[in-house]
Amino acid sequence: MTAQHPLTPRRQPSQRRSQATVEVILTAAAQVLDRTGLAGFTTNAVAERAGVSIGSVYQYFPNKDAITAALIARSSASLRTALASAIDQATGQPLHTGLTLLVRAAVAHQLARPALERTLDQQELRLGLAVADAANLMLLRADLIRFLDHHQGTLTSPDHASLASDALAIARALIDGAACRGELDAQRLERDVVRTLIAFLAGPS
Amino acid sequence: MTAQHPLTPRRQPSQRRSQATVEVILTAAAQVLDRTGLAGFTTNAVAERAGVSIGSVYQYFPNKDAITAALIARSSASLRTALASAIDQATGQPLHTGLTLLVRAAVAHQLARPALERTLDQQELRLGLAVADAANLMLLRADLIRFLDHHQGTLTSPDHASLASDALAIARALIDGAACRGELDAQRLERDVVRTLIAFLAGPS
DNA sequence: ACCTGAACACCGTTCAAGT
DNA sequence: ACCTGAACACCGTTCAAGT
Repeated sequence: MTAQHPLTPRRQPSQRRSQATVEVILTAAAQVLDRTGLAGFTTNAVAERAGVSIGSVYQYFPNKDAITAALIARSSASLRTALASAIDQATGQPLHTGLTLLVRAAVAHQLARPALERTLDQQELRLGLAVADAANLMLLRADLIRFLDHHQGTLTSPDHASLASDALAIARALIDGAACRGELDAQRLERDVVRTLIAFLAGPS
Repeated sequence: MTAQHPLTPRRQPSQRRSQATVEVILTAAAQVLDRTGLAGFTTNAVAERAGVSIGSVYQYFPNKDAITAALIARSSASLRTALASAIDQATGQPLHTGLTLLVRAAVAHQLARPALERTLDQQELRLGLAVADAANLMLLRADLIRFLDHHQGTLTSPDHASLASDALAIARALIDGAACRGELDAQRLERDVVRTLIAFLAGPS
């Protein structure tokens, strides 16, 4: 009942022109959401900024939430890419060093566009989280589990799947909390999150 | 610019009749938000359910967010009461036992009306968290710090203020996450949260 | 195949008028 | 002092008409 409309794009843009239209709509949406926040994030504002008519927006997105979901999917994919590459670098490193690389990537992603990312995190909750983004989250979790597997001995639990889920939840809570409070000091945030995660994953130093 | 309107009530209801009106509006608001979610949470729906005209609602609340803020303040106050009484019981108990009492109270509060509480948590983020609710959060944090003070020796850090903040963030993340996934098993959730917090606060068992 | 924009339904908010 | 409800501005969404 809540969702009579799907959040997936209405039509696959088959021609090059329409692919560009979708591109321009999403770029405009990210800008509007980043600069004006949720209050100014209006389908008409997005259409205007994109330089297309409101009808064109609805040709590719069944509703406003679908635009938001697409932004979430993009952000999530880019975070996953960054984390995957950080995990490559981190493999073979000691836990603290490796974790620092991962957290650094996550913090950098969040602080690149703090307002936008925070809003997207909220909307992801509102839309039910597991919507367009479940696949990416699973991949991300799988990456993290493999990373934890390399540190078998130092961890407080052999259940790396649970550790990974909880660690993700903890990191998100701390990073979102900092972003919410307007704390934009990346190094400080990185240090705090790493300290907390180490405490959770490996016990006291 | 974002908030030209305050979120505080527009007028203190001075007479008994108007106090009852405010009461009936807030009760109606909680019911509408719990049953229909954010989508059906309409000022007109609240007024109708409350049996007053829309004008009466705006006599006491400057805008819709002010109604939400009042619901958040109520929920937060009731959680704080429950936690304060749990801390009374928990004082003198070993960390694990005491923490279980605290987490039990928090979980019970959340699962009493899962949909409503989850929505309020989200809205609290959206409204900037520190709005109407900062005082209660500070009191709650202070309670928790005092509780941690009794377990000086077993904790991983002497900075109980930071431990309390992070522990709150972690507990909220895990409880909200479970509520979000529809996991309504209170005992299981309680056990998981306690396990995670113990790991964070006191290191591995 | 893609785009346009007037039109419709609905929601937040106000305010002149009532008791 | 408190309440009412029509009215206004604005937003999400649709759809007939265009190229």
